[in-house]
Amino acid sequence: MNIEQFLISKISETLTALYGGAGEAPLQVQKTRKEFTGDYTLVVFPLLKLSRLSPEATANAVGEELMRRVAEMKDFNVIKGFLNISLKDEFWAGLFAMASADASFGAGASTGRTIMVEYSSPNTNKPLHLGHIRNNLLGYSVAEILKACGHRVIKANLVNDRGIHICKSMIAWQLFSGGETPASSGLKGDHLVGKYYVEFDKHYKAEIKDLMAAGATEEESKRQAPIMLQAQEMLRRWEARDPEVYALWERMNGWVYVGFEQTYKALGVDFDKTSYESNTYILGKSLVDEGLQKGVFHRRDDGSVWIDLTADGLDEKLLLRGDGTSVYMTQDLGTAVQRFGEERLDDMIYVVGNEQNYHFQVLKLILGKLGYDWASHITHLSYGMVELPEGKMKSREGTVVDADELMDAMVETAREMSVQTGKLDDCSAEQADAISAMIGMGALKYFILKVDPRKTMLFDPRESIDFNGNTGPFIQYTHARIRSILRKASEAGLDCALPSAAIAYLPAETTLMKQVLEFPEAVAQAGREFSPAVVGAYAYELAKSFNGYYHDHSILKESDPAVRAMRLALAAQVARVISKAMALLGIEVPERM
RNA sequence: GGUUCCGUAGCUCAGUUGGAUAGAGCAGCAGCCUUCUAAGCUGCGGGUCGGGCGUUCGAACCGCCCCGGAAUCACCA
Repeated sequence: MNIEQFLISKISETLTALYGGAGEAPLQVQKTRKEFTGDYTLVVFPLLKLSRLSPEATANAVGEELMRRVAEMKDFNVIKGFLNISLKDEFWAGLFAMASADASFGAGASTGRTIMVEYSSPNTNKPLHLGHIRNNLLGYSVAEILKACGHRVIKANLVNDRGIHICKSMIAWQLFSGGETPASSGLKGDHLVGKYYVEFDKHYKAEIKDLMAAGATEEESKRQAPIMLQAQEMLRRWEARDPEVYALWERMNGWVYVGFEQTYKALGVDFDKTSYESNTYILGKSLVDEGLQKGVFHRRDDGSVWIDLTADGLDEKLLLRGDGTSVYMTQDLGTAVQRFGEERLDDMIYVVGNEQNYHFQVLKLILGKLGYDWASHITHLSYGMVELPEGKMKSREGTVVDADELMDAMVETAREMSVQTGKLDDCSAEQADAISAMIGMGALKYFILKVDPRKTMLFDPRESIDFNGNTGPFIQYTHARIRSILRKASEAGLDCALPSAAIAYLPAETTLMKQVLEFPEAVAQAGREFSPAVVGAYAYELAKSFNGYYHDHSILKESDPAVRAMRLALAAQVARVISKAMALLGIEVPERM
């Protein structure tokens, strides 16, 4: 039973008893702000018409009557038009004991809903960079949060493995590599292919420059640059399944997949279903016929098919080229129809950057016009770009922050810090490696995920990422300290249990219990908003509270065995919840650090 | 120009059904390790919540108009 709802019903009864009705406006009960005393606050301004008294008098009258009716209430205070209600410590302790015994952390029963979260969806012509990191971390975390909310979740990755951009790196490799392979040069496969993608661009630009020097216009030059023509020819041969081109394509994509696998592993993300656009790009053509029949689409004289969205404030959109080949939108429509059908999805979430807002707006609109009522169950989780101090990252200009390099640097920094503090001196090399990886990745992941997904965020590689303050390592550290206490308690054979009889709690202890109890609601909110940042903020607040408590009160040195046992149980539960919250962000927490 | 999004402390960011004196972290300054891990704790300074008008008991939040920034508006994906 939700405490707020419980209070609202009690207040409603009280108002009826006092004034003969509860008024038509819904009662406003919220958590009391930190700087005031109380657990929940009733805003009484909207009740003045009912009571025909001053705000203070109304609040006092309601407070007194509530005290008579609600056994769980400790007391109340009134400040201006705010009635602050405090509940008894035993009440909170009772709820806390129940929560501690609940291995599911308050997660409700299965909702029966199936939700697909598509994320990552990389191109196979270059390695992953910082922008992909945000995508991957968000997708993974949102999926984990939705699972914790009781949904069945399918994590999907749709690899963009075909198209002109893939042919660009292929043709450049053919022309300039001298047969270089990951095995021959030791370069990670995705980086090797990316190198030739950059190489293509270099030659392409040079050729344009030459053509323009010879008198051609810029547009002509771009169209006629020999290397571009070669890439286009390669795409045609690929679509015709030319064995030679196909073999090269398979070979180079194979290198990339080995590289991606390594990056995904380091990132700690995974997928239930990986599919490839080379298999799905044909989908959607039957939808074009369907749309034409329904009169939603129309065909132009050149044979191309369009939809007119000007009535919806948008433009005309192409769905099929004059030569009968499909475009991005056509494929996505087909893929959506297939997924909702085959997987029996209730919801579909696309984790894709906000540069594609228009695309998804159109996608939903078209599916709705075609009569698919599940179109409204598509969510584009549109996240903001990651910018550098110099501005936007650009692959071709070498201003990207490479994912592999960044992760290595983070872990290395974590290791240096451990060496500096000497905290891992008595660890084995393997343990030290594992802990450094946890901390470095924890810092990176928390840094990315604590920001509201839809906002553009700034990443400054020079200042790197902090390990102090509102950071992943701060929260991990809190966990490690608790685990250390629990180890010592266990070695000393101390009890770790909540009291069966009444016990005096410190304010900091009740506060911690209340915070722990808020975890399920934080997860639920994160699920509603598709925002890991909500879970991050929750974990930080909890860790911060515990650190203050830890500083002021000793657990192991407490002389009263019952109090000590309670404190150990409290600390253990805080550690459990921290660990669970961080897991929802894809962050591991160490036993020591 | 159309559409969508953003603008909160020097910097990075919180702040939702409209509520109390707008919060953290970093950076700066000043303290705290014979006491469970100082990656910690405590204190200080720092704000026209981009601007204006409106709605009302009450606006960072809602509405309208400006200013500034981003993305997008391809027979690319």
